[in-house]
Amino acid sequence: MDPFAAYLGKKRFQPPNHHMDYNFRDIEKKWQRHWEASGAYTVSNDSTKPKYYVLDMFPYPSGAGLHVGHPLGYIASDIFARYKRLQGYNVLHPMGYDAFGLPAEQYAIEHGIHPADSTRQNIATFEKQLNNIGFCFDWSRRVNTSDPGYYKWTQWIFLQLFGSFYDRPLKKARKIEELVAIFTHEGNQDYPCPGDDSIRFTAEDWAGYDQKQQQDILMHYRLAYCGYGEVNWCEALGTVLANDEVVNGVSERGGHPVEKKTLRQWYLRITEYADRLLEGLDSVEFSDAMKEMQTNWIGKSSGAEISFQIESELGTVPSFTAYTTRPDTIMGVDFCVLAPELDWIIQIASVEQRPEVEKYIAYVKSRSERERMAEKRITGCFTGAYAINPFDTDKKIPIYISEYVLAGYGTGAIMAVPCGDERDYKFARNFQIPITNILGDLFDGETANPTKDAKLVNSGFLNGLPMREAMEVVIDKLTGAGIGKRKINYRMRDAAFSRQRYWGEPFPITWKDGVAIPLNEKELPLLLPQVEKYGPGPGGAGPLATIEEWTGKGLETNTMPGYAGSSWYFLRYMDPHNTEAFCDPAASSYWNQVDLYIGGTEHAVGHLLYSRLWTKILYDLGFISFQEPFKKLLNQGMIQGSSRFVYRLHGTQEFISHGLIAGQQVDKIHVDVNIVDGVELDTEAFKKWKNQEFANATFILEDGKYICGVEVEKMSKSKFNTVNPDVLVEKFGADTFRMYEMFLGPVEQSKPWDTKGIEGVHRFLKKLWRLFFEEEKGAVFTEDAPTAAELKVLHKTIQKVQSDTERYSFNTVVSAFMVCVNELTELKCHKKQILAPVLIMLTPYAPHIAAELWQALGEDGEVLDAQFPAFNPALVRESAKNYPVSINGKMRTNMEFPLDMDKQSLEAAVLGNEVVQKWIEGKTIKKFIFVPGKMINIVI
RNA sequence: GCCCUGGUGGUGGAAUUGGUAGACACGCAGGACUUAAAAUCCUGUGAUCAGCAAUGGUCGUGCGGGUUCAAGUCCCGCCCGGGGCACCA
Repeated sequence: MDPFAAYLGKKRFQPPNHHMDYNFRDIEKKWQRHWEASGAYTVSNDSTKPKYYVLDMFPYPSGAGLHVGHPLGYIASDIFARYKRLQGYNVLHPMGYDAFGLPAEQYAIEHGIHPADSTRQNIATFEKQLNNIGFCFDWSRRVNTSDPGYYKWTQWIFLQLFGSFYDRPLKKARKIEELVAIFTHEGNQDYPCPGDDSIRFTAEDWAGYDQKQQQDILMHYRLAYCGYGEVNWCEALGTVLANDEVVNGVSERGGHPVEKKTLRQWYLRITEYADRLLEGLDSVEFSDAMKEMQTNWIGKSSGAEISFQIESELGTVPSFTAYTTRPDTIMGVDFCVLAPELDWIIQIASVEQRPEVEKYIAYVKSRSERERMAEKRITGCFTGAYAINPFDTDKKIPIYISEYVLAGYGTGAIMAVPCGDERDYKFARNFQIPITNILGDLFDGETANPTKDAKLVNSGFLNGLPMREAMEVVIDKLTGAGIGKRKINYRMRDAAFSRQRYWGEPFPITWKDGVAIPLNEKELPLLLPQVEKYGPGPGGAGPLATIEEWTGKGLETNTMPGYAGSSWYFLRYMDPHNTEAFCDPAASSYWNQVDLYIGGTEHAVGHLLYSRLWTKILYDLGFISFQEPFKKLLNQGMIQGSSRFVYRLHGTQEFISHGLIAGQQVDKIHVDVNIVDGVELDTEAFKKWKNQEFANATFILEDGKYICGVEVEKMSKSKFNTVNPDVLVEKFGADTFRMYEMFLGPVEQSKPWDTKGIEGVHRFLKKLWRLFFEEEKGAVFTEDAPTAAELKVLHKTIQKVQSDTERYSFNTVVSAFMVCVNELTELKCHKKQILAPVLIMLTPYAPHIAAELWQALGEDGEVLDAQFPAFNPALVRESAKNYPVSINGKMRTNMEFPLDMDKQSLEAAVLGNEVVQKWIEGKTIKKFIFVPGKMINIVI
């Protein structure tokens, strides 16, 4: 019921006073309209104030709309943006949409709706929902990655990547034309080819190459280049699948078989930037965990490449190269393992082993990389061929293939040392391969020991050497003999940058005689063409391959992946309407780095690494003046869903309460959390739910209630555990909703959503309201001068709100406000001099109620632009401390002492205390510990 | 499997640098106001033992060890949940 109507019904003979009740619906609408009309959130690039840039990871506008998990980070960033504004900063706080992506395309395939249309609709829904919550986004800077005005510049940046190479000596990107000049003068002797280091040529060679040969070589240097890579191919669907669309080797949709297929792909040469991406981590404020994840992803290791001769029946493959981080263990190599997908494996297989090898290769082809790495079982297959240890040519080493060796890492071949590596050890045991002990006493024969501190034995020329020294000896010897070399390796691979899909940026590339030719800048944007069908093209090509007009022009039929547009969007917000450049250098040098970036850890290695890469390249090419995009990163936790279940007695329409299901055969069914109060099912609502699918349900209750089962799962529409923020905003208001999301816990922590506690926050705002207006009396605020006690409450709050906001501890700020209002209520404080600063502090958290009460107090200007109150330590200073007194570390009593009391008299007073006496009676005091301002501990 | 992360009352959480574990809320119980309800307000609320009570004892931060005068916090080992693992975004 409308509170105002209720009020009228009760007090019909008094004139209505809108201020007596906290009428949040009217207040919030009023201020949202006002702020929109006044352009309160429009941000200028031209300001004398210091700048501050607060950014959220922009959302993919899914058809399911916003759920309560989305706004968690947005509320945090909104609070921080508003807080910085109160501190006198010019704050950029934009929002936009990462609008290309697979779901819209899948929806198009299933419903025939063009992705642009469904995306537009989804964005409208998202934006309406976002606006309900009262964010201070500058919507005039909104970006949409699928808008041609935006992707024109994504394509433009791609052309810069295509037209650049990484100069290793200078450690920066340069124009490819400059590389051509180098080749013309001196060949590539100082610029070994990153794509294939066997390519060597002189200036004369280069001059002798034809156009195609030169272009093929340049392709091996470009930062965006074309190559070949394996994808998950599903023949039945005729399409390439993402890893998470493949479950147990079959497609998630339809359960069709999936296998590896090699396709032409675009890549970004991120491996060239591996070292700079690592070094850059020192200059940014990411959590240690985040830095660790990125470091591990890049996976830099140093070791050696070692060439092994092969002895096989056919003898057609003379040797292979293995990468190892432990060249010192070379004499302990008991077998080698190759990646099964290497195409020459079958040539080294013996006649006897060949059928088994073929069977094993087929098995691996059906496995996703994820499955291969997660596999606990040891599988593999002997090839029938042997490798020769380069330092002991009498030692024949069996060559195996196994799925745990991936072709994409290192050379796709490992030398296995079972006494020093656990996985090798288990493999050796499984295939009964004899184990050579090169560790002496440090190997017990039972478990591998990965030590680097052993003195080598059974190691020929290395015997007696400590392992750390042996590494250098082996590398030197390998290099001298020309059968190996020192090698820095990265686990990170070049980033696949093409998708065989429709709903992405088209590549501004045409193909002529196998040569990729970039479009002229003036031809951008290359618009995504209309298609009839969104299904795949022939032979694994994307939908664009089905358009004759497109293929007729020789245009590239792949499109860019989701992370293309999101790798640079933070730059576009700075200058969103520029048609001449992706961002004016004046704008990017004013706004500079994102000062605070908020988003989930699920983007730890993907998006965050790619955008760091793009920023570095744009910096190298002179387009921007900084090389790390995000100065400070705050990871928000995931809001999980708390699912509810009902239990149907199998084969009936009878539902049995959770406490009674033991021993019953039941069907466990997800039920909409919105028709469950806590765990109690609203049985009438249940009968109407899902178009009355359960209209005939009957219930077996416990204590007169139907109790549901509970499980924490990902929040998802299909699990009926989503909670729509609109419903909560309607019921409690945006201010309550904002504060409740923060009150839920630390913003970094994941937690299941529970609506139950929201009323506590709502009560707090009502209680705050009553400091200003009371039901009977109306306005109760006064001009009186505050007392010392009231000032102390205020300044304690200022200190807490400021320090906790600055360390992003928003949940404790909310409770600080609660404590403040509780104490002011206790003190019956209605004084403007206390209340006004409280409103300013509250503005970032609950902007609408703060604005309304600020106006009611008759304060000047907008509370949005007020000045954050200054903390005065003198007003909170204490002269005494109530000390905990412990005996042997156990708290026994409290005693109050002046803070400046000297230790002697304090010790005497403590020892004279009755409770202390009781505990130390008859025992000698070994130690008296006194930490001034903290605690007292007596050791007996 | 590998990498990261979390685990504290019935519930969400607080304890910022090793120093009074459980702030602030929810829920629950009892009470006030009301014809009644809603709203609001007040009191209590980790477990357990003793006591009519005031109060006092013991236990207690996933589990097992350790360091320390003192451990939720530091160290070692383990268990369980969450995220990521390269075409979901």
